[in-house]
Amino acid sequence: MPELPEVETVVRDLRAERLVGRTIRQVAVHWPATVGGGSVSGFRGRLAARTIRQIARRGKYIIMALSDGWTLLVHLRMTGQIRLATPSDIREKHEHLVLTLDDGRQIRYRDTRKFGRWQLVRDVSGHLARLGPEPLSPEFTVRRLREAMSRRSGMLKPLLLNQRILAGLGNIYVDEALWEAGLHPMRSAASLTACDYRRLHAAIRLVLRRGIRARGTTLGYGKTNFRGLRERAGSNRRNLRVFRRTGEPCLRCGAKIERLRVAQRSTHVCPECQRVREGAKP
DNA sequence: AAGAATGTTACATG
DNA sequence: ACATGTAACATTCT
Repeated sequence: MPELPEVETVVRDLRAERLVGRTIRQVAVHWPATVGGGSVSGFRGRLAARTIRQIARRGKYIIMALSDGWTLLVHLRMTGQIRLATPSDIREKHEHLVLTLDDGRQIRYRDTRKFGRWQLVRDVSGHLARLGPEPLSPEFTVRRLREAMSRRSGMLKPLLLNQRILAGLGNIYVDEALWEAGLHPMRSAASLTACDYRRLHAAIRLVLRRGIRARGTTLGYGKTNFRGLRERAGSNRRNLRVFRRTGEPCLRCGAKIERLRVAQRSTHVCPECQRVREGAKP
């Protein structure tokens, strides 16, 4: 579910709720596999009585720095959701982890598919070292994008989904960025011109910024859909130009949007604006 | 009712 | 080393 804009939305929500400075009083783990790395008891022992010093994001990870120097790394994977509650609220289905804070509030983690992970680590940078640059940081330049991609022979989409090349893009925003840039997802990275890289760079930043401004993409009404801390849906769906618009007219040229399978993922393209071979200049 | 689903990783094969 | 594919994780939604 959550890609960079959705994770950023959760992090901003957590900060806005003034969770920095709160101390964790109690830790309940209802699905042990949610805890990554060490043992569940070690995890509970390390978290209890710690104060949250800082909340940040890197790629699709939520980073919570704790008072004893350890850091809580949270990855929501496909269906992880964080919400705030109080002890009297009933435990919902698929709620796997509950942190009770010193002010009586609770951070609850719900994850239908149980893919998400909460892990305590001593050195964050070591754990995140394999991630590529942050797409919205000043360090992410056209040049860095080109250097990371151009000597690879692979297709654009799998490379953009690879978190080592670039941190934070997922299936939705890759399709959107490639449409914005007028590039076909199956085109080889090696075939791009300098101009293509400039367009791709701008497109990535555009779709991510737009996603954050809309507080993320909520695709439907089911429990597995993205929600912010207070159950609030993101409105970025109405900004989507190709994703899940199969058969609908392209907003640029009117051609019917097509769905393909690339990198085992559902992929959406405009067959006119995004041609595999050269010559596709939107 | 079969297939797909916003993610990542390990393993296999070319 | 790189590219690509499959399976696994577990459940819901269409």
